Amino acid sequence: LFQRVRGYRAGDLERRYERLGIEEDAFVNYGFVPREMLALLHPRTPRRPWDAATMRRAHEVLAFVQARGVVHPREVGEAFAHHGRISGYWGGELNASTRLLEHMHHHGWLRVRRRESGTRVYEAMTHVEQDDGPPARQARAQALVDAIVSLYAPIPSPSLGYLVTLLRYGAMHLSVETRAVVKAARERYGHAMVDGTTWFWPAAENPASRRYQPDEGVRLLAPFDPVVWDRRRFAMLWNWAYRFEAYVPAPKRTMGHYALPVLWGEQMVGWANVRRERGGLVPQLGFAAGQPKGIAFKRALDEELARFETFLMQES
DNA sequence: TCTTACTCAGGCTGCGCTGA
DNA sequence: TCAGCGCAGCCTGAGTAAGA
Repeated sequence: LFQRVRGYRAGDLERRYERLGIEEDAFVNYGFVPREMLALLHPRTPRRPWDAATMRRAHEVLAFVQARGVVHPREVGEAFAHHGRISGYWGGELNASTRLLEHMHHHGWLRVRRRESGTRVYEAMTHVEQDDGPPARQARAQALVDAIVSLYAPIPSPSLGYLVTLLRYGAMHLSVETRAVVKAARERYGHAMVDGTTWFWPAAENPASRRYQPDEGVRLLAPFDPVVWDRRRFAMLWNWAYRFEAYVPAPKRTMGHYALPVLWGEQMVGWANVRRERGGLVPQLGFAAGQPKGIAFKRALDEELARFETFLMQES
């Protein structure tokens, strides 16, 4: 059934996000969580409750944000310099107040209003009180898992399990209910067993439908595109391992600093590193099983690179 | 008891952008 | 010019839970 991957055309993901209720400005501002999804994710229960000192600092920062309306972390850092500095997850040191802002955002005290040069600019957030009865909790859990299945279908059973365990970060308060949804996945979603692995997709969709026929174009995908995000599924479908190596030391890289997966029709044929040099586009391509022969691939690749160049010109 | 499939923490890492 | 900041990750190995 899934020797063929779901057809992927330019615009498919946008339409999928539209179905999930993500607004256009959410793309622009890198904020991918629609309001309806936020209601499912909050109020979050901290895995480890904050100690008294952290709670006091959080309330002080919240009062500061509420008074200002919208704040840049720099302003918070200046106002709360006495919070000091801490070791960052990525190495080096961070302002403790910046880390606190991140935690407050995660727990729903703040939302990202916009970004300035990539840096999050926050404002205070309030949540509508929700029905916390068992049926309502079950419905929210089902909606969360439905969203996962809709975005990543066809999804192998282990990947669904893994994604739902990741929900312990996003919706720990619904961990029991989301686990129950996964256990009953065969009743809720379309499914098939292929080579010993169960695959799921939304019940309302028919993967055999002609609607999912891929076009013959080439697409350079982002390293975290839902089509490639699940590396396990990637290897199962295309029999090679794609890696994102931006954080790998240069001598150890096999694909390049920012390799973009190259999709041609229904086949993931290789990867591309693209950079601009002297106003032109300089692509460096790699192929999992050799460059596809024939004029069709070359023409489709040229068209995609031209689209990419146009996109980059608009960005600059 | 064994196997499988996560689960989690910690160390390491490159590069573009910003502001002084 | 350069240091600091922030970021859409990767990998490993030990621990744990569930099921056969």
